[in-house]
Amino acid sequence: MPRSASTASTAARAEETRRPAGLSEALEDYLEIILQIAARHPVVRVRDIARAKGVRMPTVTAALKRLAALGLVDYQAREHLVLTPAGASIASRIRGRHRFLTRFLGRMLGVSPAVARRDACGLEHHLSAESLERLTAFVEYIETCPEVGGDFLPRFRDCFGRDARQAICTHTACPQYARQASSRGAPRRGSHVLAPVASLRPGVCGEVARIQADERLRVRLQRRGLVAGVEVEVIGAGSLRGAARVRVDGRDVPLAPREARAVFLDTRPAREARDART
Amino acid sequence: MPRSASTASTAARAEETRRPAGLSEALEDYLEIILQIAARHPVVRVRDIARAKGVRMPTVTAALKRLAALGLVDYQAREHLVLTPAGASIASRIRGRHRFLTRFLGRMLGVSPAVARRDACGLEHHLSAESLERLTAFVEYIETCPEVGGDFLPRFRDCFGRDARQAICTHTACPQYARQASSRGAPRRGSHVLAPVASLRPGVCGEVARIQADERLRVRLQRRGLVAGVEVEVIGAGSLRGAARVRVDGRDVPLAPREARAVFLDTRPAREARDART
DNA sequence: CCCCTCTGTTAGATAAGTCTAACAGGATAG
DNA sequence: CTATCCTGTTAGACTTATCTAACAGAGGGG
Repeated sequence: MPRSASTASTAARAEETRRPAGLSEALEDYLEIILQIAARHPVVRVRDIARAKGVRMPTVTAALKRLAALGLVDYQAREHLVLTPAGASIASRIRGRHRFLTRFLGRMLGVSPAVARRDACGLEHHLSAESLERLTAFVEYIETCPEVGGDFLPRFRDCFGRDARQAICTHTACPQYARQASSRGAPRRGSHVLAPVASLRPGVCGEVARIQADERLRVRLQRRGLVAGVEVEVIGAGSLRGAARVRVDGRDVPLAPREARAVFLDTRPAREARDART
Repeated sequence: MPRSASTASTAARAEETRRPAGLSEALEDYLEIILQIAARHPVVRVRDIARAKGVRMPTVTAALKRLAALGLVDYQAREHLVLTPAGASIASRIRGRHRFLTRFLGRMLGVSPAVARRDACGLEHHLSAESLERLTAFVEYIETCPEVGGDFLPRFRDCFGRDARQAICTHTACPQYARQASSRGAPRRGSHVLAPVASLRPGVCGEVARIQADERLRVRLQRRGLVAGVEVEVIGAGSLRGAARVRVDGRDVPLAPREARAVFLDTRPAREARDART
């Protein structure tokens, strides 16, 4: 969701994002590419920048002029191209984010390499310093957490991996487990008891707290906007036995029986509570 | 980092991202805002869209025309505005991502609410379906992992929280712990032994595997591009005792003694190995 | 009934970021 | 020495996304 009225203009937003005024996503990309080429080649050629970014040469020339105007590269037509200290500093920062995100998505979460790389390209420009710090701390914690003794990630892969369909698993979170022993004891979060949509009657509202499903079902639900954190109101049973209908942001979404059993709500007593945290 | 030459044109990229051709970030924002307003108000007014997005009304009119041309809203000048099923479906998907990311950043990682919301705005357009699926699975796993018995997040907060500076902690990952008992036994990852930059001699290359530091130090390193996943070469000791200099993407980065002790490398035997995974 | 206010439109300007076409300058090959 | 090729520039066009200024319609107050 976009920013609210209080943080209005584009300029204000840029500043807020801690991105030096006037530096767009595209320009950040150029800086990063220049840094990368410079690390491997003695001279940085327009040609190579264009190839790396997938654009034509005149586009690069234009970008270099904008970067020069911002004081981030030393550029004069047909001369050697170098990053200024300011430019190199920004480029390093972006590149670090890129590497970290690629690694997080790929090695940690198990996203396929090509997608991890592509997503990192998009995400790197939008992660604030604060979020990056928290995320790196989180990764650091997981990788060194003594409680799980280094088994954490392998176990995650076992349960939620793509090719580990027949893994034996005792996690309640594991789709296999769920399939075998459907519900021995309702899941909890803190002191709240979570309930699957299938068990709730029309009128109940709540926030989606868990999606206990395998990859395919999870993706199907995500396409319709059903993901943890979303506010939902149960509006009726579906046509089939066990099916349900829920209201999400004003839209009616029908759920098949399997789906209705997979979506767990953290219910609230009141029916009308659509003040909605943004 | 931007895409490589193989996935060249903007059109190709849009398709790849699974974003229907011609639908930009800004337009996705408009769809999301319209959905949100529609869920609360019987009619959706241009005025309100403008306010929510922080732009002027004529900008909204223009955007609505583009959305109408894409078949995502039913729009005729001065008439009621409604999302088409296709538009509502996209809007739901984006909104779900937004909610999930806000929750992940805020509640899970502990990012401050305002920043979490703002980052979610930027990230929501760049997370592929695959990454989202993996990330939600990861969260699901953590929240229900029997090995850590639900203590996982509170413990994370204890060790890496902002205001829990004096928490007693036995995690090797914890900055407090590190400060007290600096290094009893080198950290490992798999069969590799990780080594702090401070202990390495010039010429050694490796990937940053851990940053064992508190928030302030971590942020300071991140500003210079030093974050897990980055390729680094140790190029010398610094001026001070315990300080060091490393080369990151062709840039010389000096490290203070504390910093050199905080950055752990997964070292490789060969010196020149800058084929660099992107 | 006329004027004022609010909502929303049109018109026209600007900036970023891309493209193609055409030109300029240097190296190389005959 | 000239023709050719490669690199990079300039020129001009287009799209997206934004702005301001000015106009249009609808409702209410006097």
